[in-house]
Amino acid sequence: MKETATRSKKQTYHHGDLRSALIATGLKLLETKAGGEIGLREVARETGVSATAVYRHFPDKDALMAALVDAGFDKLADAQEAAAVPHEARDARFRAIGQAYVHFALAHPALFRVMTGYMHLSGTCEDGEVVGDNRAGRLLKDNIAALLPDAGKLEREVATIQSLALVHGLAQLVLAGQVPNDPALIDAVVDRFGDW
Amino acid sequence: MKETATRSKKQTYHHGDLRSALIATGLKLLETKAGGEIGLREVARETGVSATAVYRHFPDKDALMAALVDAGFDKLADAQEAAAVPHEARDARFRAIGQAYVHFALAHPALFRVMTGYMHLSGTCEDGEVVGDNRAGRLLKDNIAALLPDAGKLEREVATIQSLALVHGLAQLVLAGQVPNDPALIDAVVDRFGDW
DNA sequence: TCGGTATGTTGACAGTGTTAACTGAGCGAT
DNA sequence: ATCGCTCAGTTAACACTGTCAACATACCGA
Repeated sequence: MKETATRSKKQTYHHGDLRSALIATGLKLLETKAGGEIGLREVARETGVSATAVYRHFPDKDALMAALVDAGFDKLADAQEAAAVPHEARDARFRAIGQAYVHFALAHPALFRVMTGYMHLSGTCEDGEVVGDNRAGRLLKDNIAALLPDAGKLEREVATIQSLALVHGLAQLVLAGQVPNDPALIDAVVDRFGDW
Repeated sequence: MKETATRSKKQTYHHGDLRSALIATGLKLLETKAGGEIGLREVARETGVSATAVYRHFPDKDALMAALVDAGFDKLADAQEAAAVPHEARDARFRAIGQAYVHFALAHPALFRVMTGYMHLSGTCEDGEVVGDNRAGRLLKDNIAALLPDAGKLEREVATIQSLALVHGLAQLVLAGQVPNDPALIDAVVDRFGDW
C-alpha cells in the first residue's frame, strides 16, 4: 500500500506491525471517547483492517485489552517519572508520584477504567511478589525502598500496598463520582501518601 | 399463574413485584458465576420472563445494574454492621468496619466488580457532599465523627476519603491479583485504617 | 523458481441491548 | 355490570458484538 513511506522500521509485511497499530488506535479511541466501553471490531475498523485480522495478533478480545492495560501503565510510568523530576527531597518526589497517579487517572478516565477493569489479566503478582512487575510498580517499590532504608521486607511491602491502595482507591472514587473532583481536597488526601 | 400461594404480599399483578425478583436473580447470578459479566437477557431468562419485560421496570441495562449496585451496598452495610457489633472501643469498631469492606469484596468478587464498575451511575455525591448517601457511606461518616469529635468538617472529610480509598483500593488490587490474597498482609494494611 | 507459512480477507453463527407493534389483565368511572 | 384505559407482559425484528471456519495472498527461504 502507499503508507510504506510513513512507516520507518519493522515495515516487513502487509500492514507492517499491525499489533502496535491496533494498540495505538485503541489508546486513541480511549482518549477520544471519554465514557463507555471499547470494542474489538471498533478498534479494527478504526485501524482500517478487518475485524478478524486482530486474531492474528491477539487470541482474545481480553488479550487486546490486556495489551492496552500494559500500554496504559507505561504511559502512567512516564507521567510519574516526569512529575518526580523537579523535586529533590525523597519524600517530595514520593508525593509527586502519588499525585501523578491520581492526575493521570482523571486526565485519561476511559483508559484508566480499562486499566482497572482488565488489570486482573495482565501481569498479576507472581511468586508472592507485591504489585505487578511493570515500570510503574518498580518505580513505586524503588521509591519506597529509598524512603524506608532501614525497614524490613514485610514493612516495605505493607507500605507499598498502602500507598498504592490509597491513590488507586482515591482515583477510582473520584472517577465514580463518590468523591468531589476538588483538586485541593485530592491533594490533601494524597498528602498522606508516604507518612509513616 | 400457580405461584399465587408462594408470594406473600404485593401479589398485585401478573408476576407480582417483578422488579425485586430481577434484582434478586441478579444478585444470585453474581454469587454463582464467579467471573465475567452479567447480561440483561440472562437475568430475564433466569427470572423466567421475557427479555423486554425488564424495560417495564428499568429504562436501561445500566439502570438494572445501578439497582444491583445499590443492593450490593446494602448487603455491604449489613456485613459491616455485623462486624462492628462484637467490639466495644470506637477504634476497634472502626477497624472492624474496614476489614469487613475488604472481606466482603473478596467473598463476593463478581458483585463487587459490578459495584465498582457501575458505581458512577448510582448515588453520586450531590451538593459537595462526600461519598454516596447509602447506608455504608453513612456508617463510615458516623464512625469518623465519633472517632474525631474535635475535628473540623474538612478534616473529617479528608479522613473519610482516606479511609474509604484505602480499603476500596486494597480490595480492588487483591481482586485484580496485584496484591497477594494473604489475610495477614491484608490485616496489616487495613490496620492503618483510622490512624491519625 | 517454488512451496510453505505468516498475515490478511469474506461469510456465517450465536448472543447481546433495544425498539416497535401487539395482547391481555386489572381497575375506575359511568 | 360494562366500557374503556392503562399497566405489565409478549413476540418479532434490528443493529451490533466476539468468534470461528474457509479462503486468498504476500513474503521468504530452499
